[in-house]
Amino acid sequence: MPASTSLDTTQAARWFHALSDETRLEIVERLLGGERCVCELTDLMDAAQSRLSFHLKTLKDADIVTDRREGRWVYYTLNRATLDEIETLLGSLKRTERTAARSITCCG
Amino acid sequence: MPASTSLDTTQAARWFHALSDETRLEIVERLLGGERCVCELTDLMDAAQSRLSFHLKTLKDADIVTDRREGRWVYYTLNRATLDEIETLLGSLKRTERTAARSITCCG
DNA sequence: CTAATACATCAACTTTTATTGTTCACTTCG
DNA sequence: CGAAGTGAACAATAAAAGTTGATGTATTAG
Repeated sequence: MPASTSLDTTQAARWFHALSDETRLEIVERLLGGERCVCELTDLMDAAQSRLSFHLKTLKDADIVTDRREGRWVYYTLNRATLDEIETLLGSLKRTERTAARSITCCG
Repeated sequence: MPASTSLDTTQAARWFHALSDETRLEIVERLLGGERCVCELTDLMDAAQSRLSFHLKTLKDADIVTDRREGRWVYYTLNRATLDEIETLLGSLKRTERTAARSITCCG
C-alpha cells in the first residue's frame, strides 16, 4: 500500500515555492556573499522596499533565510541548514528511482 | 546590465515552481517507483483526470518528467537528468556561502 | 463502422501571489 | 524632544495559477 510516503510534501512545497520566484532567487544570490541588510538589497536590486520586504518574509517563512536586527538595520542571511535539507530531499528523489513499477495492469 | 550572476534564475524558478505544488510532488512520489500511465495516477491519487493532466503538463514543461505514448496510454517518467541539475544548483547555493560581504557601508 | 477508453485542451471560475503606495513602529541623530 | 532613516505591515489592485466540467482527438475493441 503506497499511502504514507517518505516525502513531506507540505514542507517540500513550502521550500520550493519560496524558491520559485525570480526576485527571491536574486535575493538568494545576493546573500551568497554573506549577510545583507534590507537597504543594501534595495539599492543593489533597485526594487521597492515593500516589495523586497514581502519577498524576504516569504523566504523567512520557509526558513530559507534568517534575520537579525542590529540597531536600525535588519540583516538577512541564508540558512545553510535548510539548503542542506532541500539538497538531501532532492537526492532522495533521485535515489529511489529505477525500480520498475509495471506491476499493475494499466487501468484494469 | 541586469546583474549577470552565476545562477540562471529563470530556469531555476521554472524548476522550483514545478515542484512547489503538493499535487505535483505527489505525482513525483508516485513516479519514484518507475513510470506510470495517467490512468494509474488518476486511480492512485483519486484526482480528476483534467487536473492531473494539467499538473503533468506543468512538470513536463519544466523537464521534470518525460512522457511516452504506447497505444492508447501515455506513460510518464521522472527525468533524472533534470533532478541532477537541480541538485547541483542547490549545491552551488550552499558552497558559495560564508564569504563575508560586510564591505559596503550599509545604506551609505 | 461504431462504441468505448485514454488523455489533452478549453472555457469559466476560484484561489493565490505579487506589486504598489501608504501608514506605522522603532531606532538613532541633532 | 522632533526629524530622519530603516523596515514591517496593510489595503487595493493586478496577474498568475489551480480547479472543474465539457469537448475534442487518437486508438483500440467489438
